[in-house]
Amino acid sequence: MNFIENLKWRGMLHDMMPGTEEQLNKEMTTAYVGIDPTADSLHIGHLVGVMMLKHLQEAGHRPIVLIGGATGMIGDPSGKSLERNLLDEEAIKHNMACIKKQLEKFLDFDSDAPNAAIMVNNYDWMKDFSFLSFIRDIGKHITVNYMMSKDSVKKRIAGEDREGMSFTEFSYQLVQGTDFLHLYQAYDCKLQMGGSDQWGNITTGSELIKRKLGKEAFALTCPLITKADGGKFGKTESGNVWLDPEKTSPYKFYQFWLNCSDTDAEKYIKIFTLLDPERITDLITQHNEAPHLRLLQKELAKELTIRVHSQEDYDAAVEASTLLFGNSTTDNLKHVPFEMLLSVFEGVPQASVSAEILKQGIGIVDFLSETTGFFPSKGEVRRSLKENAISINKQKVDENYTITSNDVIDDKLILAQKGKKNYYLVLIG
RNA sequence: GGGAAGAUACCAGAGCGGUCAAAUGGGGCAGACUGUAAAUCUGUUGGCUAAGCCUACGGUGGUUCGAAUCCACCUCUUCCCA
Repeated sequence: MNFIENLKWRGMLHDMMPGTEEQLNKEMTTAYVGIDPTADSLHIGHLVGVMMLKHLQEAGHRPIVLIGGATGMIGDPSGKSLERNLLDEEAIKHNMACIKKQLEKFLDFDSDAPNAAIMVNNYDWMKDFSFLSFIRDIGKHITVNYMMSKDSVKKRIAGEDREGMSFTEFSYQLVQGTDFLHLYQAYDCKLQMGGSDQWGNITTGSELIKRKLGKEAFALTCPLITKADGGKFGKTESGNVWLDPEKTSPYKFYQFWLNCSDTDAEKYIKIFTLLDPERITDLITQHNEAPHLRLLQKELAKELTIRVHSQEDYDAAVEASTLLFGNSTTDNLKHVPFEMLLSVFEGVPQASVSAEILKQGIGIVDFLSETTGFFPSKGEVRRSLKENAISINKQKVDENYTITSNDVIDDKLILAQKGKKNYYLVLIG
């Protein structure tokens, strides 16, 4: 299966320019995907582009990751555009270094192979470009008519709301096109890939290369990733799902994939894992026979957690998940190492209570409201208790329960819980 | 500029001067069921020292034994006509 067939099978091919497949079959081809360095970590939305590059490299071609140090300052009008913050050089360098580390888990940058991945920053060549030389060397080759015909532009000036767009945003496609031109000249890069919303910007690049150099350069896009329920992919209530374990703990990362709906999981496992088609087809069949086992989700979560984080992080996440969601008891809880509990419950509300108070014992209502501040009012605690929603160390309790030293696990903590998913951690100190 | 209607809890939206912490729907939270899903059913959704009390129906005053409800003024919103 070649690169294009592979993408097709995985549902990652939205559109490509005629001749793209021929070019890829002809020779080792260099292709790039652009990433905005807006943060010092990638999030899973970036992963689609990264996986395209991964498959590309697997197929023997050479991937380039272009960090949009310059373009990130402008703001792409495709889709909605908020004013971008201008990032200074230092911040971009820092972000680049962090992002590269994450990319290394997917792409091979260091080997001596001819198709080792390359990372570049368009700020390096854009920063010295003077406005005059830009409009003379680049602007001369593209007509405004051509630029106006792009969807991203048309929508803004002729669409329902007619927001209008600044000249800066209008120029965006030219700047991105300049990147393509530069990479073509510097690295013989003949293909640009991206999400389907990038089609217009990418083709401006090939157009520029054709007019200026008389050479052919190609475009390939993948569909935008969606969720079956129409929500935005990669977002949770708490925001983006990051690859950086500091921003999104491995446990939460694992949980994100595990919680995918069935239809999404089937789609995502093709896009985000390298499992071969036979294996995936097999998994899908099994999953349909016994959907409650959620094989797809588990496999998906496993593949990604191990790749992005590590085997140990994966093991810990699985263990934590069974602890939290399985029918675990107080005894199970006591066997888990303290450090691990802390990492599992990273991000849940915490409070510390002195051992003195517990020696005397304290009523559950006061404990959960006044003492720890987990609940804003006592009325709410009482209500939850009536609903049988409160557990201490995995054991349901009622209104008359008194917290004492006996409830402390490992001399260090008490685990309180409202319902199934809301945890509160009390540290003793 | 002239006229009309309105402002109630997270949102929408009821509310004879006492029995209104305020109907109903949505949303939220929890329980059951389940696959850590969806759907469904049930409970709950101002605070407290809890059969009691306190604070709340745009703001400020007033009438009254008693006001979300009546009156005056103010602020804001919406609609209609110029």
